[in-house]
Amino acid sequence: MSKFDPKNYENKWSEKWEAESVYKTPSIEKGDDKAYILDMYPYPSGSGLHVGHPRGYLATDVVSRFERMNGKKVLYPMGFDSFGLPAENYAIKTNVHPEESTNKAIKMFKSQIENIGLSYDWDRELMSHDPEYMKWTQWIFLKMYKAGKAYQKEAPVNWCPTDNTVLANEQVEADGTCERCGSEVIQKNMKQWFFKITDYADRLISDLDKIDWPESTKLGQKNWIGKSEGAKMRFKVVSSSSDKEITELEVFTTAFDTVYGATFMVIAPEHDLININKSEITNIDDVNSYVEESKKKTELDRRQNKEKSGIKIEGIEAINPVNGKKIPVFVADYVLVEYGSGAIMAVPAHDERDFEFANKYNLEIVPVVEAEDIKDFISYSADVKKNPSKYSVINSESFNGKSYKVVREEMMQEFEKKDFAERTTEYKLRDWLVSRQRFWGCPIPIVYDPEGNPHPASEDELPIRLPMDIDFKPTGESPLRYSESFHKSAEEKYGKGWRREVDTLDTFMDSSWYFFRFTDVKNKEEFASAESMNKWMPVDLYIGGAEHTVLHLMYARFFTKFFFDEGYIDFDEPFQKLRHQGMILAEDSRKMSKRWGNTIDPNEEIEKYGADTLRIYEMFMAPFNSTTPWSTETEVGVFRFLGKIWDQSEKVDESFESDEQEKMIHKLIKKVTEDINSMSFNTAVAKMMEFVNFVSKEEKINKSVWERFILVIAPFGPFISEELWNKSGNEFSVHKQSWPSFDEAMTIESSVEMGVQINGKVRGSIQIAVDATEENAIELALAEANIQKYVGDNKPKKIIYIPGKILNIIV
RNA sequence: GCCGAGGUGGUGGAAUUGGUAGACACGCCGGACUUAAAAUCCGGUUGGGGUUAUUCUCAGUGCGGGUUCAAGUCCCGCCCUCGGUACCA
Repeated sequence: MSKFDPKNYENKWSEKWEAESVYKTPSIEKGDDKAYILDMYPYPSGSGLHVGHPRGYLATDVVSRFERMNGKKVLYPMGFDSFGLPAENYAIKTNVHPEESTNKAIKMFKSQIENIGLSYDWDRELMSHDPEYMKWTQWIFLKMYKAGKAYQKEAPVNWCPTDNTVLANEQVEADGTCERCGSEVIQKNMKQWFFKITDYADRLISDLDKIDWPESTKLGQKNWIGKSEGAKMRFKVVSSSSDKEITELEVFTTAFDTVYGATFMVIAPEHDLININKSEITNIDDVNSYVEESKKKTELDRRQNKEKSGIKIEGIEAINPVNGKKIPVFVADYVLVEYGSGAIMAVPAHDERDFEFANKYNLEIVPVVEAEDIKDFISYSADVKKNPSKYSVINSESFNGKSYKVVREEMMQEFEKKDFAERTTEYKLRDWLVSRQRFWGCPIPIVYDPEGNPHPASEDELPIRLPMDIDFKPTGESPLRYSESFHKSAEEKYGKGWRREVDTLDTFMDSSWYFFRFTDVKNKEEFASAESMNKWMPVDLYIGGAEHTVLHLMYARFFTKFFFDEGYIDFDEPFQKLRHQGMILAEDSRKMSKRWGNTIDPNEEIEKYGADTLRIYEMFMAPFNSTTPWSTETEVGVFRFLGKIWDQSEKVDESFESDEQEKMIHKLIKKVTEDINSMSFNTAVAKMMEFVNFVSKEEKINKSVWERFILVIAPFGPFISEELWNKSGNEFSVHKQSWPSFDEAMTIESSVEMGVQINGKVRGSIQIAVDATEENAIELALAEANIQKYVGDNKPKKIIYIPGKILNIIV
């Protein structure tokens, strides 16, 4: 018997698969049975792969191999999301050009995943920073611009005044300081490019019904879009001294039926009211210094809602339109300018934030909701909205005594008649800010004329490449501003005084269309031909982390709908089925990170146990979507399992027949088929282990049974299965064989061991036919001494019998 | 804060979706083989109690309540951990 050592065959088969192009994407016709299986393409981090990264790739690889065996045409590509912040930060530190460090990282990354035996078709590899790819990223920007979906406006960025640079949120510490120098980060306004994703808000919600995604992910997107039906209401603002009307303050509220309880108003620090009506505000200096203070807080800080702060605007008052009462107006940073109109009517009796604020500043609290069962605080959104009929109206003049179930409509009609309110829908979703004041991203294809007006770059000059003459030291401007060659090319093309846009595109833009490119990666004329997109897409299985629940997945859906509307494709959702992989933690249960020194390199594991052990262990360790710690100790168990398989191959005998073995293999095929379809790889592997434990106790193994077993493990352990397939005297390659079928009848057991309960407690078990009658079951149960002990002479009061599952006797 | 997910033996996890809780592994304990060790193989392994014993019994799936013949699974209220929170990707 030869000793099990994966080193004896893994390289051999890798080379042969490559030489024979076993995993080449087949050509496809519309209507063919196809499977486009895709991983979220990775950012090629400079620190290389750890064993957590390939978990998702292993799942897609298993499914790809399985679908090929099922006769489907499979597209299974891989590429790199190669623009991004880390390479640029590295460049600032070391002055190594990001292109150089990125190409190096990609090389390392590829060599690591190639060792794992993933069946990607590398002929279709793509990279975001490849000029051939950038060309189409820029082309898509121009399409958006021409379709009126791209526009410029002022928006705040994190700004470090000491380093003179824009910071990513990640670079701002929890206390609002710069991660590099520790100085206080402020919010600074800059003119930036946006995409009108909000135009698609309703479709992005309703089309979720069409796709097979985890419910939590769909819900995440719905909540992110945050559609709410409510009303715009206008409050007059008057001068406190003269009572003269100065302006109107518009608010958005979903709880317009609590307006009688509005005892003050709050505007966001960025609200125009302050600037426009400076002369009326008697404490304008104090107000302005509060506004300055609030610029130091990040948006997350402000929403965190820890300690409420604000300042009363003296000199003006608002008038509640329903009762004419004068109410004070505050500036407070718990109101966000981004949502609604940046101003609220505060109803402290029924909104927790307003309640807290009112208590802090001693403001009037007027309840307008009377409850059946009295609580201290009745939250409008939590209680009244859920059960409007349980609550009735108080302190609201003519509406008093009515139920909240009916009052909403009545109030609205009256308010509309009086012309200070109208129904409207608001979304939390905001337009997508795509400008980045960075170097290592795709240049925005916009040029400015000498007067500073933006124009789309001419399509014939795409791609606009990143220049090499770059200083990465922060200057307070986007790095591209000081590249001479970059602007010179613009002057040559458009005339003297023309300048290029110096901001680059958000890397989410690159990742919003790469899945189209994979269908036709070498196309020089189009981002991908309609024909290849419509044949291969939508993606049949998309795998990536749950951290992409909103941003990436929402942007990708937005682009798809845009292309659909522009007539490029005949589908409008990119990913038909989506699943998330869980994170693999280090053995100390922390995140694997260079910083903690707890990463595990897949190459080292492959060196010790071979690629199949690593693959099968990652599939076996836990449910695919759950976060779980790595354990090299447990991994050894899989190595033993493979060794056991290896040893069994010696016992294969063509002439040996066994009904039991036949039954076992049918059951195994059924279980593994179902488990791959439901992404339950861990239980599939457990079943294979059970099968091997079973045959290891057999004297001999039927050859056909054994060969079907090899086919079953082929998607999981491509190396050992190829070797055993070959040893068994079969032709190359096991990965071109058909998936074995099973006969349902062979998988059904005629009799089962069934629990018997007395009064709901298990007191014994009986071996019984699955379809046995109740009388039969009772008779068998009573034959058990322990059951007899409990039943005795008592007459059963009630009997619950579910054939094959449970017998419960109530005495 | 808000949104989402999750808590089951010493460990990773299983449980046909309301029907015998702990499959499959790891670890540990005992045994075989060996001069010895490694590897391998065999047996045991939720906790407490009783029994020479196949066995019996009580408790048990984060905590507190509830529904049901029956709850890890469903309902209500908590606690804790993790992910996202729009410039990490």
